[in-house]
Amino acid sequence: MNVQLLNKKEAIFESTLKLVNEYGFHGTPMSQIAAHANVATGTIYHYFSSKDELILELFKYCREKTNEHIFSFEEDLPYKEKFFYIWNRLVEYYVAHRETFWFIEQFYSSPYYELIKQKKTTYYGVDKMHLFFEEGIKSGILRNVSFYTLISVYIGAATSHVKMVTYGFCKMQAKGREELIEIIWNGVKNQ
Amino acid sequence: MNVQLLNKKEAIFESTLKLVNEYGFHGTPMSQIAAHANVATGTIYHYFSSKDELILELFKYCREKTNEHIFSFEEDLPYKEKFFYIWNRLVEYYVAHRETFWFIEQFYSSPYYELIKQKKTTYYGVDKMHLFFEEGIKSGILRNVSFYTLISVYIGAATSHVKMVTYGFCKMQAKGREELIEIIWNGVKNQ
DNA sequence: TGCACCCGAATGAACGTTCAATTGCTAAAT
DNA sequence: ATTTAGCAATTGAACGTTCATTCGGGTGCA
Repeated sequence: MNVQLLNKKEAIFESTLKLVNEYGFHGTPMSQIAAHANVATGTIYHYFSSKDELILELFKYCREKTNEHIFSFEEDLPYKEKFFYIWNRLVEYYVAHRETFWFIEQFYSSPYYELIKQKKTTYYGVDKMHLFFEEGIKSGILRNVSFYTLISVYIGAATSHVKMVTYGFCKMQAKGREELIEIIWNGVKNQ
Repeated sequence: MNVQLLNKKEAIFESTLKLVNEYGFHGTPMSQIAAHANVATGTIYHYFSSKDELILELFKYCREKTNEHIFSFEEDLPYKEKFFYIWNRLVEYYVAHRETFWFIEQFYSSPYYELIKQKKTTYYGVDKMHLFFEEGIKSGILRNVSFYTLISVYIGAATSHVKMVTYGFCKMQAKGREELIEIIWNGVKNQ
């Protein structure tokens, strides 16, 4: 697949991302996606077998791009710093790419997610987080609670914060972000 | 509006709730909603002027029902107990009414929410939470951080936990719930 | 008699997908 | 170097279906 093709596929991805944000999954006709991406309607079907497949592929694409960004730290940092770093990178990425964020949110809370939930293919991001939290527990830095508890606070607070910011509710982003990750740290650290 | 009518309107609500969970907003035809509610298609238009209005009304209906359940505590309980109580009530309600939960989630992350976001009508639930957190800060029990920070941890962790549970990821519900609210409390309490 | 409630077939627009035709590119054959 | 064959990429009009909404008529109660 040459550069031109990659460009077209990505143009379709980006157009879908933008339009789905504005009009929702089913409020976005294929014809509109095509027009926005400057391709013919039929061209989309050269790259994707159906609208559903397009949405699914776009979801994977968004998730991969997000992961690339948040797990890019020096391995020898102190644990606490990594804990703060990953969280901040995630929030920053989502705030800077809010269309990606909202697309993922929309996807997760729609029936689409059921289609890929069962797939046993260990999802990179979750695995990484699992290892990271395990490391913290084994070294006695984090309280010994279940992985799903940790993930709920860590990711739950992050996404809620991004929602507040993108809704325009939360004025002081930087301060709010610092307060938040510090609260989480206080909650999960030992003692 | 007599009882029979209330029943029909509620039947339409409940059918919409169920079907939207299964097929999404636009994957659910009005005809199917009508069939599931045992009314004629045209009858829905006697109660709602359009599909969008139905969805909007259902959203309000769900939010009201949820609020009724979580703010039903004795005012003279110690603050910490109220803090735990409200959170647990919310989680329990959502787990027991997961269709309501997922509908609200779907709504919030869809373009629908934009339609009602601007409305200045102070939303009951948020107001209640605002007052509750303010009380905690003024009495020195909670750390003095912004409302949006507190809401992000409190609600963010709750919804994440409900997602884990309803996805079937989180096996030990009760234990996970206790761990989680305790972590939040540790994070937001003073000292 | 009037009004609220209810019905479900009919309407017409919108949409996902298909397809026959065209272009552009690559590489083998001459 | 030129031709040729073949496949990938692209097009957008056409197709058939689906769906939100309408409407003319019906029922029962005040």
